[in-house]
Amino acid sequence: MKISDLSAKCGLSIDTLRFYEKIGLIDPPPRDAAGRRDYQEDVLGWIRFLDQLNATGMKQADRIRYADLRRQGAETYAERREMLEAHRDEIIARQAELAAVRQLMDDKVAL
Amino acid sequence: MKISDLSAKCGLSIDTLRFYEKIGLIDPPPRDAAGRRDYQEDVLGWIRFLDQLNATGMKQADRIRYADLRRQGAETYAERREMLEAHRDEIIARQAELAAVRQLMDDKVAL
DNA sequence: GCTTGAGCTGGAGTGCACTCCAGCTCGTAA
DNA sequence: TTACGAGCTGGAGTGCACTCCAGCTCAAGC
Repeated sequence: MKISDLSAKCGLSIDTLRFYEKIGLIDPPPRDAAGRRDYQEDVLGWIRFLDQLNATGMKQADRIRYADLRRQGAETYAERREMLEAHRDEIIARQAELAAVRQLMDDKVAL
Repeated sequence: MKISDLSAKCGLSIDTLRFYEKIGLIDPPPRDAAGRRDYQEDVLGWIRFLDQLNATGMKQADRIRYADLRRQGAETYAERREMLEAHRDEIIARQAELAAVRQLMDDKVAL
């Protein structure tokens, strides 16, 4: 899969895909004979997961840390799990905040 | 109330308070004889509301727009209400996303 | 064989939301 | 009366997360 195909499938721009590779969020893919990136299908699942972490407020530095751990393999399961637990706790806190402000919006709109 | 007092009470830094005034989020307060800002208590409620809009993802430009409308008085109720409704809808969408990713976190952590 | 278009690299630029700084004026405490 | 600290202004700097650019190579179609 060429970088333009991946971009179309995952919704990230070509520049962003190369940027994510540069900062270590995505593994450098193999290259074709002309030196162009040639992605495997399975990177899509990983990118979607990154998107979800992003959309729920995980910082770039933490996503990079998570990607590093993942690259190191099975012996980092425990630490990755801790990161996900911490992120889940943040999500829970944000859910509470959203619920409160949504109630406030409802009240203000009902005026 | 001096700017340092307001900062202590609302949690925004002194620099941020002056910055918010410059961009039109906070009305310029009256000044004392020496030219220093002298805030009224009631600005606190407004700042807390701004914080909540911020914490739930409203963009600066929209908060500035809302503050402008508020300054113009009662004839802008309708437009302000529309903004709050739109923001509530965004909050609802983000609640759904948070719920989905939280479920994913729960599943991954349970591994 | 020449043009076109996709992809490549390193590095500069952007937009947002602050945050910090230099150099100034005042008013109160020692 | 001098020293200090709080506050003032305009403008520069910061950190994050991209986004764009110049100038290059390469492969395929006419």
